[in-house]
Parts: sequence; C-alpha cells; structure tokens
Amino acid sequence: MASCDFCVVRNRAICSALEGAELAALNAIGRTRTVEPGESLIWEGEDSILVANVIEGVLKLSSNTEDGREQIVGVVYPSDFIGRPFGGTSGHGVTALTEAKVCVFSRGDFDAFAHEHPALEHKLLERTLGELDRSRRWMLLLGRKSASQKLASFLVELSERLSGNGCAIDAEKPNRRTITLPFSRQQIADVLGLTIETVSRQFTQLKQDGILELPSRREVIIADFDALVAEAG
Amino acid sequence: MASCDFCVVRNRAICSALEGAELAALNAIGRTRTVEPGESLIWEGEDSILVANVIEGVLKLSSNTEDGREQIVGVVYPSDFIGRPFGGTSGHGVTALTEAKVCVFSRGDFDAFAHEHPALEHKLLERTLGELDRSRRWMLLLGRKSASQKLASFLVELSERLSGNGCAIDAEKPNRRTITLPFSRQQIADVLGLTIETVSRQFTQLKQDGILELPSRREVIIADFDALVAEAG
DNA sequence: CGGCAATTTGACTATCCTCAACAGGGGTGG
DNA sequence: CCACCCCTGTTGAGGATAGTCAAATTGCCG
Repeated sequence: MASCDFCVVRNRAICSALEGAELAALNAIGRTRTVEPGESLIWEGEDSILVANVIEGVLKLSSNTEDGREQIVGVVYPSDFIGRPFGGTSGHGVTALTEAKVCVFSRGDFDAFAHEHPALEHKLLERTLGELDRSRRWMLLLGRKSASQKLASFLVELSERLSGNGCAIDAEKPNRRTITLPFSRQQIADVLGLTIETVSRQFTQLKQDGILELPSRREVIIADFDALVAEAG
Repeated sequence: MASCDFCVVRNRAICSALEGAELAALNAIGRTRTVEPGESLIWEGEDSILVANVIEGVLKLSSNTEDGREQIVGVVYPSDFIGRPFGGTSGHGVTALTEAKVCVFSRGDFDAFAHEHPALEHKLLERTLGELDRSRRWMLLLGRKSASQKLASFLVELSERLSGNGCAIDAEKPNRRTITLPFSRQQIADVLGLTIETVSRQFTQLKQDGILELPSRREVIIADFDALVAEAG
C-alpha cells in the first residue's frame, strides 16, 4: 500500500530513474513517515545514518555557530533529497518547518542500493549539482547583498519554489502572487543572515513601497512581482 | 605522452575510478592546457561548454552582483573538478588565481563518457557532495561570522587545503605554519564578503595579537595555529 | 631610481545589531 | 462568548561593526 505507484513525487524525485522491479526493491528498503513542525530528522554533527526523499512539506538544513546563532544553509521541498550518502557526518541538522512526509532509508541500505543502480546515482548527481548551484547563488546573497535585497531575493525564490504548493499566481495579473510562508520571521532571519528586527523592518518597508501586502503573519501578497525582482538586485 | 599515467592527481581526481582501457578512452577526449593567472576558463552565465580536472594551481569560482561587486563562491585546488556537467548554464565564472594546469573536456564528450562509466559518475557524485558540504559551511561563515572570525576561518581552511602545496608546517612547532597566499587582499575580501580595507585591518589586528606574522604581501606565517582556530569561532 | 599598483591607515558614515518596550492575535480557560 | 495571556512580531533609540572615501605607504618591476 505504501507503494511508490501512488507517490506524488514519483516523477520528480530521484526515484524517477527506476522502473518496475527496481522501484519495488527500493520501496522495500524505505518507509514513509511524517515529521511534525520543529521535529528534526537529522542532527548537526551526528554520523549520517539516514537519507530520505521529501514527499510533502518543507524542511530546513541548518548549522549553528559556537555561540548558538543559527544559519539556515538550505531549504528542501517536495521531491528534494535529504542526507549525506557515502560516509561522512552531517554538517547540518534537518528539521521540519511544516508538517512533512518523507520517504526514509537507512544510509547503509541506500548506499548499497545506489551502487547497484547507476541510473539512480545519476539522478542524485544531477540533483546535487543543482543544489550546489543554488547554494552558490545563496553565497552571493549572503556575502554581497543588502538587507532589502536579501529579503526581496528570498521572496522571489520562495514564490518560484512554492509554485502550486503555497504560492498562487493571480490569473489576470501575473504580477501578483500570494504566498503562504512556511517560515517564521526568525527563520527568515536565519536564512538571510540577518536579525529578526531587520527582517521585520524590511517587510514594513516593502509594504510601504506598495510592493507587498501583509494580511497576516504567514501570508505575503506580492503586489508587484517585477518591482520585487528589481529590488532583489 | 600526455598520458594519465604520469598525472600527479591521477589517484585523487575522479579519474581514479578508471583503469586501463577506460582511462585511455577518457584521456583521448581530454587535453591538458595551462591557464595564466587572471585568465578565465568559464564565464558566468554562459552555456556550460567545458568541464575540467585541476592538475596544478588554484582557481576561483565567482559571481558578480548587478552593480559589479564580486563574490567568490568557491576555490578549487589540484584534483578538484570544474564545470557543470549535464546541461544548464554556469552560474559562476572560473578564473585562475595562480598559473594552473587543467585537463579539459568538452562537456558533451564528458557527459556521454560519464553515462557509460558509472564508477566515474560515482566519484563525481562523492566529490560534488563534498563540495556541497563545504559550500554550506561557507554559508555559515558568510551569514553569521564577524570580520575577524571570517579571516581566521579562511586562513585555517587555506592552510589545510594547501598542505604540501604552499603550506609548510614547522616540524618542531606544529603550531606554526607558513602559507604562500594564492590570493590578493582584494580576492580574500571577495571570498569573505568583506571590503579590502576591512581585510587589511583584520590582518594587522591578528599580527598585533601575535597570531600572525606577515613577512610579505603574499606570505603569512601562522605563529599560533591554535589561537587562530579559536579566533575562527 | 622612478613609477605604478597593491596595501595600509585614517576619518567619517551607514547599515545593521542590540536592547527594550509595545502591539497584535490566536488559543485557552473561565 | 469573552477576557486574558503568551508568543510572535513590530517599532524605537542608541551603539557597534564594517563600509566609504581619501591619503599615505609599501614594495614590486622595469
């Protein structure tokens, strides 16, 4: 019943490399589970013992400085892959932001399976290369952008990654989009390398500029997407 | 004559996945070339048309903001892999910092070859996962560390990556290391997301603290490695 | 020895952080 | 159903860190 056949990310996750019997074999070593908001799947610094595919929900990857401040180093969405296959310890924790459904594998099982299935490794490689590109773009943001550029960039990327899952584009005005944030203000600050106060101030600034509307804490209406893109620098 | 048999990174680069005839086949589609300091191999935003292995030297991966400020998003050393296989455009340029020797492949050739050789793809996957880990550690640095922590972290990582190739450890005092920088002050600033003036001030501060000695612009003696690690936060 | 570029230093400024108080709103218990 | 409370977020004032602009210095090369 927990068959991959009904999996909503079946065609987008790395599993799309597999068919029939092979898919069934992968299915046999994995199991699905849900993760509650705030619950962690992997802890920073621990030996990497499990890997997973995200089926539903949003999770953060985060590291902490010695003095306890957090930096979110990645955000994963449905069909993304989580964990560190092939040895090593995880340099960051993985924690659910929303209720999430994931398909988990013990790392040993997954490593062995991957070795036997080059097509799966190939998909994983493509995904990892994409993730590396994304994280490098993020380094440009963290190193060189101002607070307002950071927030604007964040909202632009978020609206793209949430398409269909928490981001609605107005059919008549493609320039207008509604987002349901999976992040608290503090978490946005931790993504952008800012403080919560600065994030809050940038939100009100963008609202006053007429670029955003903020009906509630977790909802953002991008009233002028083009202007937001311009602001992103 | 340009045989892989004599290649100094033969056992560390992704080529180590191959033997005999397969290695010869890879050799047949690649060629070695040298790149002068400041010369670019790949430009930001262009279609990814070539990939390469680094044999010798140090190169930077960099992106620019719209207003022309630069962020170095990665630094590659001998045995590292360069480029974006499997489609997509390169999000960053690749430019030599020192004179460098690389083994280049046209991307199309490499992609096709990789598809036929899972062991090679596996090596590339492991390397890419490692690079992703490194870039995420760098995000913590960019987002959450102070200028002095940034410079200290940078020097610590550099001394580790240059071991044997520009970093000498004093046999009697393992706490003392001599580095020949492949970076100008401006480039260090571009790595750390700082300005050249701030980098310069942090250098003089570390010198005054007795942690560094600066015999010349391109030489750094870490007089107290442990203290530097502590400073890195 | 001169010239040029890289780096350092200095003075001032701006951005973002810190600390503190206040507001809102969602949920709970009366 | 309403009042209250607590948590999250907002706003304000002041301060610190790093950025900007400008000038001085170093050292590298011919």
